[in-house]
Amino acid sequence: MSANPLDSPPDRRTQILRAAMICFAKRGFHQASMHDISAEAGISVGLIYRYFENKDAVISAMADEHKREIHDVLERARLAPTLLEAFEIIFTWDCSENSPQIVSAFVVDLFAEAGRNPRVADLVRDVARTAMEGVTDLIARSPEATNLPYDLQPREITEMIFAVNDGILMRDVLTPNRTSAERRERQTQFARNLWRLLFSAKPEPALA
Amino acid sequence: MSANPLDSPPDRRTQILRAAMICFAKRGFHQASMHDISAEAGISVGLIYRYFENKDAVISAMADEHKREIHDVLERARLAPTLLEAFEIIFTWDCSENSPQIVSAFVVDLFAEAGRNPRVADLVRDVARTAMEGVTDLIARSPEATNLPYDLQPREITEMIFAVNDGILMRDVLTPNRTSAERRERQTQFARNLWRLLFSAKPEPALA
DNA sequence: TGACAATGAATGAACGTTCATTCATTAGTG
DNA sequence: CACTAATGAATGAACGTTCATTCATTGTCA
Repeated sequence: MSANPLDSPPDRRTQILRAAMICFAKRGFHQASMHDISAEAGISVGLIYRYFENKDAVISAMADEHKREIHDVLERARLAPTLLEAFEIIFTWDCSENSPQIVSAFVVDLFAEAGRNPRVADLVRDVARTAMEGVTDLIARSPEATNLPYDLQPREITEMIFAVNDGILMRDVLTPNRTSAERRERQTQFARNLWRLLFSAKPEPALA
Repeated sequence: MSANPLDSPPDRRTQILRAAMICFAKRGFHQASMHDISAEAGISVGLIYRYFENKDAVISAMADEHKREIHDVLERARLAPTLLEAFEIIFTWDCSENSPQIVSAFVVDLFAEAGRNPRVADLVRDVARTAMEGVTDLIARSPEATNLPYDLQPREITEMIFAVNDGILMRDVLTPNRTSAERRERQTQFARNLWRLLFSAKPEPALA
């Protein structure tokens, strides 16, 4: 019945990672126990060790998945028809319908972990670097960038975007129970405000 | 000989908190053991429990100190002669000469903890709220605010400032070993860039 | 002053608990 | 049967917390 004989355990791994994401977001990396994860996944503790060498490997695998997700977001942003829409995609990537604040909690914890675990730090830094290069490129190529305000470089603009984005994410953990619609609305507003500051700061009066 | 008979134990408490700050920044709240803290402070484990009810109380006390520090920063910013200088103070408050990245690591961990511990969340939210009100007021009263760009409200500007600030802080944990001079320089640059975007974005051509 | 009593800051071994990890065992499948 | 997937009790290390004990300091009295 298995669709893929080459990598035989396709189901269990993602099942475990999904459970781990929930547990980590709820209790943090080091407070979430392997028993918590196994219970959340509906399997036994020992089975986790068939698919992951140890707890750190689970964390690393999740960081890898985070990396893949960020790449996807970047790709979608690249395909957006306008720069403003690209902004909105970047600013709302963590507003999934079915996982309210889980991503924010996880990412903040991931950064906290990066602060003390060099291997995690390398991973996160790598994600950040590629993402920033992507966005810098996105901006440099966009028609809007022909008249950048003042002497701001694309690189500096990218840094500003990521700072705002990370800052929102960090604050997000302070207000749980927000619906994903509310969060999306709020974060879109940030995207629009920053976009206007950056790109519609033209010497001429606005046209609409 | 004691100057203050009301709060008699001033020395040990701060000694423990200082050690705890180092340990928490190095290993995180839940990985740092009470033995680590006692070793760092150069005292015995048991003595900590003479001054703090339990480990959570140590964390809470540090959050309180964080609150006091933020209040101080706000007060200094309020006294700054220009809004730009106020910005620079706010953006570089965590660039202490003797504690390089300790504050960033601690604050990111604090937010991560807030994501799962409601009592910590209340504390951090409270700090954030007062700080934001202070800055909103600061902006509203400043001469620069007479011609705010577009329809941005002081409140929205404050949110932008805090987002950028938190975002920088969050990224900061990814690059350890930066000197405080480097960090100050970098964060000052952010302050200036944001300030220019916000306040020198006049519809007329720039004057200099 | 000197002898003794009282204090409480400080210690660190010990306790109960929790946790990551292992592995002997069982269930399922062809 | 043979083979893999899956279990969960068992293990030992590490943790937060407690508390009996030590001992320098201070107070008391002759």
